[in-house]
Amino acid sequence: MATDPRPEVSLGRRSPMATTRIVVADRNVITRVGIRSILERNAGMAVVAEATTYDAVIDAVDEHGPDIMIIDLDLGDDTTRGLNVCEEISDRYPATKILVLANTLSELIVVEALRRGANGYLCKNDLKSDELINGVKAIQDGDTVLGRGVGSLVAKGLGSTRNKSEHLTDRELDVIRAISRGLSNKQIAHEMFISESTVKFHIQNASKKLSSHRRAELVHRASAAGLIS
Amino acid sequence: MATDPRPEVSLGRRSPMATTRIVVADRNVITRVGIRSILERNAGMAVVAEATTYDAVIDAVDEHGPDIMIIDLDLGDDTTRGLNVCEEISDRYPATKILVLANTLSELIVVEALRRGANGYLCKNDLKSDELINGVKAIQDGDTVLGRGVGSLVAKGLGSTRNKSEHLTDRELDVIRAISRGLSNKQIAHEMFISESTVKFHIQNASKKLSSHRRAELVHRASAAGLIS
DNA sequence: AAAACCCCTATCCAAATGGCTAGGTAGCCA
DNA sequence: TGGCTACCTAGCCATTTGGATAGGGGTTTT
Repeated sequence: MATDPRPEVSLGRRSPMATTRIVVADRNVITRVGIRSILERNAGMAVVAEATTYDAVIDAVDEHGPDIMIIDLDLGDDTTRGLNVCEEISDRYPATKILVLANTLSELIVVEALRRGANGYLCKNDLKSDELINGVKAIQDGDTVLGRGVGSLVAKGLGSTRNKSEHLTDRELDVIRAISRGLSNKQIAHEMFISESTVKFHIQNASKKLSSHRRAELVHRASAAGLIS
Repeated sequence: MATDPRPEVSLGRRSPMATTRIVVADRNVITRVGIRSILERNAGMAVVAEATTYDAVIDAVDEHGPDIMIIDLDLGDDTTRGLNVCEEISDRYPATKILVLANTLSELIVVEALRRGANGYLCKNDLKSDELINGVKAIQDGDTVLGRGVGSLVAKGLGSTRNKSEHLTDRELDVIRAISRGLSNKQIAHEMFISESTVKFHIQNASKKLSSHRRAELVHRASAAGLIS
């Protein structure tokens, strides 16, 4: 499931060197094939495994101990899960560099990913082939790579005072997801076994973090940030 | 800009036959390369051009008059524009078959795309290489192809009485976009130079079409459907 | 010319929301 | 132990909302 049916790249466990061993995780075949093609145009880079689920990612890294792991954080419904995977991999395999290849650009996700051990963050949109290749090389050298636009976004956030903790708590996310389903505060309260006051409290806090003043905007921002399905 | 810098597939204008000439439109290199790789594993299929913007799509089709055009409807901020492009191409080049390759699955978009001349609709997620290849072949044979999940989604819609017109009007979309920005009805009314009543009217209508009862849900659905950025 | 849309406006009322202040508990870490 | 955070609850009040109903005017299609 994790690997492509075709005869895989010819490689033993630990190749002599000079070859960068890469694991690619994306739920989308087209993307996986695309990344593979672009990277393997370049001698010295080999995609040794592909994964389509969070579990498969862990397995693939366990099995191949790659130099680089390229991952899309959107392997399941829950982006948070993807962040946890980053953390787990970077904890257990410090030598494996992690490059996040995202669909959407969100300061929230970027800083969270970096905080959890990602070494780079590129946005698929408008990404050029060269940028991908160079990014991989730079990361292998130990650099941290932020794609065009990503860097400035993060810098902006770091400079401002509100930097700390734009992180939404689990409960806040739960509430937002419920809101996105069209539930009223009363319904949410009932569903989550908490009082309506608490629901409003979570909404207020989440709103401050995402600087929105209306639940509709809150949903939209969370959605654009990839925090909800 | 529309084509890849590498030496393009060796082909004159109208190849003898047996070779399917394909134009691929997607804003994402990785995806374009992936599609190309998958298709060209298959003898008899050649990607003759790539496009990354709606304008480039038109140009590419004008120039190459391909047999098949594979397009992601999300080339710009506005999905509606993508639908218009489908319509334009199918009007001007009836011989060119259109395969929509979408990121998201939405009945709204599917039926709209088909109505405007698309011959197939596949969802990138969980798409298998074979499915893409077979889809292209089937479309070339004149079939209409709906990917796994897509077909049943549409069938469900066709069967029900509420089938007709889940199409959102321009004004409805404008209002939804404003809502997603966190504006109140009063603010929207002011911004659009209409009365608050009218704003509410549009919201009500859009809500019925997307069967939501709360503006937050409305935004979420429209967002998930790719109707708003 | 009728039908079918789209767009605009209005009024009414119950319900939901946003924004605020002001508490409480529990866990974690320095 | 004090400080920090996540989490839970409460009440108040102005404003916004959802939902329904009832129009008029314009354009395009049949």
